[in-house]
Amino acid sequence: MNIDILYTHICSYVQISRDEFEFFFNLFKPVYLKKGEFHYVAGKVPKYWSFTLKGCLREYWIDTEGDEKIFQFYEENAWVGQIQSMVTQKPTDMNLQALEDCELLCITGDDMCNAVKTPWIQNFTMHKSFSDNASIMENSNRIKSASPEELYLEILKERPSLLLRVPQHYIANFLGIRKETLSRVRRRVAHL
Amino acid sequence: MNIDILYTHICSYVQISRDEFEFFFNLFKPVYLKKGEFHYVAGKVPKYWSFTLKGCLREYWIDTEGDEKIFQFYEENAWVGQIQSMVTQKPTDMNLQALEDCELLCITGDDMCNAVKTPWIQNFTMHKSFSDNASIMENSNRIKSASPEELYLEILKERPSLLLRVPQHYIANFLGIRKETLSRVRRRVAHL
DNA sequence: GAATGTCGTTGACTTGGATCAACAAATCAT
DNA sequence: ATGATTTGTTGATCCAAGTCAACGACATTC
Repeated sequence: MNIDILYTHICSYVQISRDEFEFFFNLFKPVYLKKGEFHYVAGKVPKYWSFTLKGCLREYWIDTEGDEKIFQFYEENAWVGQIQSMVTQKPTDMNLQALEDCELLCITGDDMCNAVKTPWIQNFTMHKSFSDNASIMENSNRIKSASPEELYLEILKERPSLLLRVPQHYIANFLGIRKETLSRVRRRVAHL
Repeated sequence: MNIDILYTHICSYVQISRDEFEFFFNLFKPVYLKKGEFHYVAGKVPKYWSFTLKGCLREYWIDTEGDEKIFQFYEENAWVGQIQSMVTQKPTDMNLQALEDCELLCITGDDMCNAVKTPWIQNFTMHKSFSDNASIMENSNRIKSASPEELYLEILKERPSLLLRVPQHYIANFLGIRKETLSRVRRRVAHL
């Protein structure tokens, strides 16, 4: 059941009883997205902070040349949302699009702001935010220093499932390289 | 006075009275660093979370080839520290070095963990963490897409003071380009 | 099932930034 | 002051990845 999945996930951050959790869970409502649909778009304040139950999404922004730049992919059991944008009510510059039919659990910004008054939820939010911070930093560092080949090997090792469900040109875009380059890297790597 | 500087800074995140603040302030102790000294080093858990009163520091890690990669510069009124590392007690992989004689206000991990039980401090920490998150993301995005010239113009616009106090080869390193390239970019830009 | 679009591969060519090397200028140490 | 180290500039060369273009394999749709 959905409630079990989310409960298990949250328990990896904080220790809470099932009862305490239930109140939080009831603030979420399911949202279904068809392949290609958007959950939020640049220029607006996203309505929800969401947990991915099923499916795969890409989050991207449009750079000054008008090109799409993929910032992140989200698969099952990932949190996705622009918290900063929701808290400050400033529009985000990210777009979130379903790459497959998706099932999300969503909580509104208002509900989340209230929920955060509960100590364990605030605790969870803080810890999650710290760990997000660390992982974004690590990611940003990697991209700054690695070659296309290293980037590909990294993603192959860390997120093999992505390569099976996401079109290659999106992967290339995410890594900041051309699809042709990724194709050549893959051939080279396969021939070793 | 130092207490005013920090109070003003904190008020930009949360509304609190001077009295409430004083308890928090008393948890901090001043630390002085000479140019070249380290505040924390890779492989250990940093002792403090710190606020920069005076001076300029660089935070860098060593990549797989053994090269230094500068992650961030910190000037006056900046927070610096590896919260995630302090919370989890896992060693950081960052080094923080003073580029000038520095004066910091420091709070230990334990004191901070306790302080966070105070609602307004937790509130402050969370908001700060959200906004850090957003700015690291933005930074990471920029580096992913911009040319050396764009990167230089960006930093010239956003952090002009850095260019006056930090050696150019550090700036180049931070931008992920060679010092020779930065030198040429500067010449080109100056001749426009 | 023909037509259209998406996706990945390959080849030829170009280019921006890295690399290597030498040197000038500024700063530091004693 | 003077020698040593750090810092910044410039030139010559090289190469990895971008660009452009063509094509084949699938999927999708009408």
